[in-house]
Amino acid sequence: MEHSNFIRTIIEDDLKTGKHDHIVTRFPPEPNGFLHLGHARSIIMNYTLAKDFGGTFNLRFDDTNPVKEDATFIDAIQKDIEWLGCPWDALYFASDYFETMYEKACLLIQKGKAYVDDQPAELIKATRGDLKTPGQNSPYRDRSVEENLSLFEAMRSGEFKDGEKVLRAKVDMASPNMNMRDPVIYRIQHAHHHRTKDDWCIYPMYDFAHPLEDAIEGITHSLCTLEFEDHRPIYDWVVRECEMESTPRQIEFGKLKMANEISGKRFINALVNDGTVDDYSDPRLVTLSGLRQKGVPVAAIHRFIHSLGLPKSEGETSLQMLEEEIRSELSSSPRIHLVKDPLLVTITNYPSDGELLTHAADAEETIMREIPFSNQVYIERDDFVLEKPNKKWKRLALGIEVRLMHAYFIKAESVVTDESGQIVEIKATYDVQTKSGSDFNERKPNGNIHFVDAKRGIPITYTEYEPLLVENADRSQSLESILNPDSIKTYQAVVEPAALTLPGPYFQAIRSSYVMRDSERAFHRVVALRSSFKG
RNA sequence: UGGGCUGUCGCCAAGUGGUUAAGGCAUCGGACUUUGACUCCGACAUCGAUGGUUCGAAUCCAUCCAGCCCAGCCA
Repeated sequence: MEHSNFIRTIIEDDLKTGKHDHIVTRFPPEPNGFLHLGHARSIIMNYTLAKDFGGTFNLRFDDTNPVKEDATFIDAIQKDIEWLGCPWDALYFASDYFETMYEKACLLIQKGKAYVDDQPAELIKATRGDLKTPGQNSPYRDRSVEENLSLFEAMRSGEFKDGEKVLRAKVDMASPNMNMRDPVIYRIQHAHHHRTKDDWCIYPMYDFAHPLEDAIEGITHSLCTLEFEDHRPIYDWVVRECEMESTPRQIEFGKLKMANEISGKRFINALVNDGTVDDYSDPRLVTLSGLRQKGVPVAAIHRFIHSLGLPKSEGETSLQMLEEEIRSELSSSPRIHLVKDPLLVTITNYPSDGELLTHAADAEETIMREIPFSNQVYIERDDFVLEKPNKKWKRLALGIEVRLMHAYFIKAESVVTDESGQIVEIKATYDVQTKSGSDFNERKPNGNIHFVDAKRGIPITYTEYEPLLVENADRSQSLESILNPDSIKTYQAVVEPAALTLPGPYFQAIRSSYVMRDSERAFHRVVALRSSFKG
């Protein structure tokens, strides 16, 4: 269900009052990392907010820092956004605006609103003051326009080394808002840029670049996260002082944080380095590529994001909410029998070589499949105990009769154990008149369990992904102490033959999980079925 | 402690002076069931605290408390 949200209200208002007649939003990633669920909120919200009002949605790479960015992320990010189903109307690069930004910086200088500072970084830091004490003006703050202009030009033409000079906005060194204390707006970096190559050796800082990028593109509502609230005054200052025609409005919303998940770049890097995960696409991560790998349907992500709305508060959302959307998205998948931890059952009184039972894989009975059955079948090891423990136990036990779904009632008579005492086989008997569909109702089985024919079942590897972190992990502890050592479980499982031929890739493994077929011999769990079974 | 924010059920989250304080997740009952699934019923908060304004406040005011963000030539 879609929540109303304050940004939607603002947009509706702006349309109503005529402030805007066309909405333009954007998603402005820096190409320096992979997208995760948190970004999905921004992407989906920017996208829907624009589309719901017939507006435009841009993708803009905020590539203003060549030393931290890499072209390899450009493709990956685009792929993720495409996968998310949020096609952009236009693709831009902040670096395409470098010339305009340079001109705007010159304009600031001409207006006496920016100056070249010769102080080294440490001195700038030292004179910025702190949270409680105002900063001190730079001795270079009152250079003449001419001197600033020629110095800035010299910066551009490469006459200085990295860090030798910066261009600063002249705002207010005594502002209680640190962002207003003459922020650096251009720094010297003799670095190769992935798009502009070696054309530039000065690069604009975020506080200067971002508002200009928005204004240049005619962004009407510039959405960002809460930590930029403090930057809004400088954002507005830049748009105003640079005399931009278009005046975008920055609006901040709360970040989406998932409880007990890892999405921080540093954390993920640590996991990659220690070999816990292969890369950012690991299905156990909430990166978009990880979720894609895991088989999470995009529609589930959209519904999840919309169900959360766009609040200003920041909490930790439980993954269960996403999982519930995944289940509901996958609910109509064809059903199959998958036994992940097989235990052999020999039906001692079953006479023939076997038979084929027919049963629908879906509720509408439009997808029929044949289920082989014979005197040897596999059931889930968990579905058997020697002695029925209590009334609630709805599975197999010695002397207890259950229905093998779509087949017959069987009763466990005895077990065969190996030298270590482990049960390796159950001897059972079946009752021919209890055949599924026969309307037999003289007695009720103790439960219904699934099975796979031992001879014609298909051996597969079945993988289950568990959380990477232990429950209620204390983030202040070392990573290795809070890592779940068993976050990936692989089983030598068996599925009914139809699981290979039915339309996929999603199935509901009855009584277990929604699974995805990766290949003829490999399946993995997307999400577990809900279960009220205790114990 | 300067500035900027946030605080509604275990977790999300509506609500903007008059509602029995939505809904989802989770939990607990129960019905149904050839999936302990699905579905369906039912249970589950007085709104961070304290004062005040008002006939009436989660919604307005004051004070206090708690949490988050800001001192990169990162974004």
